[in-house]
Amino acid sequence: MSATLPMQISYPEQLPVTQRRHDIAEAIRDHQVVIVAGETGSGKTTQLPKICLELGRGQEGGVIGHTQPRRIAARTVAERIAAELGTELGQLVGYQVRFTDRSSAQTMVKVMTDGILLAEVQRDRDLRRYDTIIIDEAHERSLNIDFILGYVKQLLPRRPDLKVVITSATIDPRRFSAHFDDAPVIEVSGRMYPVEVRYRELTDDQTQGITDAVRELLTAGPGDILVFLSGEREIRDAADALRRLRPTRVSDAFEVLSLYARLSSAEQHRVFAPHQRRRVVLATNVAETSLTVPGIRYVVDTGLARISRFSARTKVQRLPIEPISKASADQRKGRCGRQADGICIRLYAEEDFDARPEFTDPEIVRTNLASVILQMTALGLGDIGRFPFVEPPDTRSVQAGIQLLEEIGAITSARRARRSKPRGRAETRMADGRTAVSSGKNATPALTTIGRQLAQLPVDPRLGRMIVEGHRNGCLREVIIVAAALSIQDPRERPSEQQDAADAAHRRFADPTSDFAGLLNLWGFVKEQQKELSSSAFRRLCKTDFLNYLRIREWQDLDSQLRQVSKQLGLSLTKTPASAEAVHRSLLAGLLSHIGMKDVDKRDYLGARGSRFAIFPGSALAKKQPPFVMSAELVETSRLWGRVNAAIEPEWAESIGAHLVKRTYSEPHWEYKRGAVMAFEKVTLYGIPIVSERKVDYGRIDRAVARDLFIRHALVQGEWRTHHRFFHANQEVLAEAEELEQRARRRGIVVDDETLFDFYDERVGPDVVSTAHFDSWWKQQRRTTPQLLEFSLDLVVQDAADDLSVQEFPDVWRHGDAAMPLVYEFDPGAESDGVTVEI
DNA sequence: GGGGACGATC
Repeated sequence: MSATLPMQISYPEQLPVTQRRHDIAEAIRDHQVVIVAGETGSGKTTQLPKICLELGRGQEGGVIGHTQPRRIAARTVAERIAAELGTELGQLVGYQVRFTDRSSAQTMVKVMTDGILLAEVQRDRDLRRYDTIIIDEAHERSLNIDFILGYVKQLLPRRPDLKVVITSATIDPRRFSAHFDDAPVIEVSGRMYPVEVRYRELTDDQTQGITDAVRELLTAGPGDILVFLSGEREIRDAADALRRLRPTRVSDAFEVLSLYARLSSAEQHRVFAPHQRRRVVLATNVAETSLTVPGIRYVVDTGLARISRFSARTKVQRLPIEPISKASADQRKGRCGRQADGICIRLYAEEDFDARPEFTDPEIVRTNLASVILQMTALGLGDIGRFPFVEPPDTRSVQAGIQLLEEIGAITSARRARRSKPRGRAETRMADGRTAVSSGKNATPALTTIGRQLAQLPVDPRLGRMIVEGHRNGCLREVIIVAAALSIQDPRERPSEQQDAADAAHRRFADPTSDFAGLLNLWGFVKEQQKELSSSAFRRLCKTDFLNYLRIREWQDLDSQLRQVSKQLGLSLTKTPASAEAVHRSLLAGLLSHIGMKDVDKRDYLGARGSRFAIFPGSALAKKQPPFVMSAELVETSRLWGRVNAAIEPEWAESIGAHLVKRTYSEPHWEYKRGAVMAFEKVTLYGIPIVSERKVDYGRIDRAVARDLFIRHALVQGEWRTHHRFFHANQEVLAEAEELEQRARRRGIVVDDETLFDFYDERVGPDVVSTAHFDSWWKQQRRTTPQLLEFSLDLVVQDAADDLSVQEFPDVWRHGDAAMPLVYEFDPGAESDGVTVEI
């Protein structure tokens, strides 16, 4: 390391963490894991890396890694630490987030998103480049944080030299301490002013409650008000009501601002702009952790939020509005009182608050685990059930994740392997030629070649699957563009005041049968304009066309990243434009359980596992709904919506989902014209009939039944036009026997069909299921046994009829010289019954 | 006709 540590590291006197820095240093020196608990403003985020530096860490032995849950935070934290150490960013202190790496060989403190650290695990299993890892904001319990906490836990014995510092809000440091075998907890006080909590249980609707609370706070003194709501619609309703509120005093005048993540950047920025008039900011959960609204003295908390939940039963993501936890409510409360005393009005009863759960469920118990399981399997972490999670996910969600990975062909599970080879040990032939052997019920799933590729692609497994298939179908270029678009936030903006104008601007790119094709159109437009326009003119164009410039850039950055990784994986980019069908077939490889069949009566779609979904109104397919669709995203809110969709041919799903489809057959029957047994095939994928009545050759489906029907119809009943000698000879023998029945006026002389069936069944080859099969078999067979299939009269005439003979019933009645033919018929009741002389 | 919280990546 060529960088040198500044001789003296100083700590801002006013920060609470500064008072405890010797205790913290001592704890880190004496323990492998230390928990530091403290509220925002305690200074832990910026000062901990400095304490570690002073302990001599981050120097010869390795780097001090410092993770943040958000990219912006990673950058600003690095900037602050660099500034406090009096160095330039990118030298002693650096940071890395996706697409941006500002760290160097001199870097001693590397701030990064937790996603970057996880990505590094794939290449550096023991995280050897770090001698210290600080996991900041661990209380947020994101999927990444929980995975890191588990990973670090099992890493500690292998890396006794590694120091780990977990920082958390003061809410529950003991949980982390317990996870790390009673690691010491150091609590650092925050710098907070007291916040008075007032409970104002709703008596009317929510909007009324909000306006009442705002009115109450307007009289409490100067300062801005932050209102927490569950979503965009609620924000709009409240904004409308608040704008109608006419303050009685001039000093009570206020402006209303909205704040949520999907808001255009310009609208978001208004919140941070300096202002004169008092403000009411209506916000979603973005304002709880991600964004800090300055100057807030008052908070109004509806106590509700949309929480993402994954249903292991329906395998669908849901976004229900739920009461928030105590921890979350306190976090909201804490958003005032950072600069002075504050007041927080909760629009629910105190008893309601008391009855709420302490903490929000960590993401790992609420989310689709496919990606985590894929990463863990790629890392060879073994049984998911034995991984040291702070809070293990439910077995059913683990199963659901495994099932999804099986759907996209990323893994072959032990279960499946056993089923396909019922005898002997479970063994699966892998696509790359390896053989995966699994012995027991808890055996870990085995990664396929596709799975290993997906583990390297920095996108959701479904999207990665599309990319792999895009390579196979010669349309990698297009599929990467689509997959990149699906993994970022929609670059199209729809400001509340100009929704119609925005929709009109975006409609130019729409394709009536595919939202994915619409994305490709948009991509083409953007590329073309960038080529022709100056960079500033392009930015202006983005504004007028309701496109978010930064998200367009992110889309393009991700496109290049995916191209690069694909290249490393040996996936080749196409130069020539691909057909729309190739692109959509590739997308479908990732969306097999997201297909739907139109229900004409109900105006919605029958989806996988009996679910029903509707096309989201913003989709180009909302108006004219095709018979079959696939949807990139299925999320249940007011109902289950398919957000980004395209029409598909159901047959595509049959070939791509060959490992998943179920086939049933009905009405096997003999077809005289074809000389074969046919049946109707029904093909379903997750219960969706993708083929309803396809006529198929049943001989290939069920040989025994088809052979049976062939013998009965073609040979026994004679429903066959053929020149085979035995066939005609047998017909004659039968005719003779039947004639005998007529003349003797007795039934039951001719043996029944079962006897004839048995005769053929014993002789005809086992593979003969149609006339064609018969012909080729008989061609060989008759050489050795030409009489094999010939009836004798003995065979076709019952034993009881032995004493009868056709001779006893003459054909002609002679009367003098005249010979008149006799016709026998045994049909009591009919006019022609008996013997008829034809004169 | 209808409309969805927030983050992150090899």
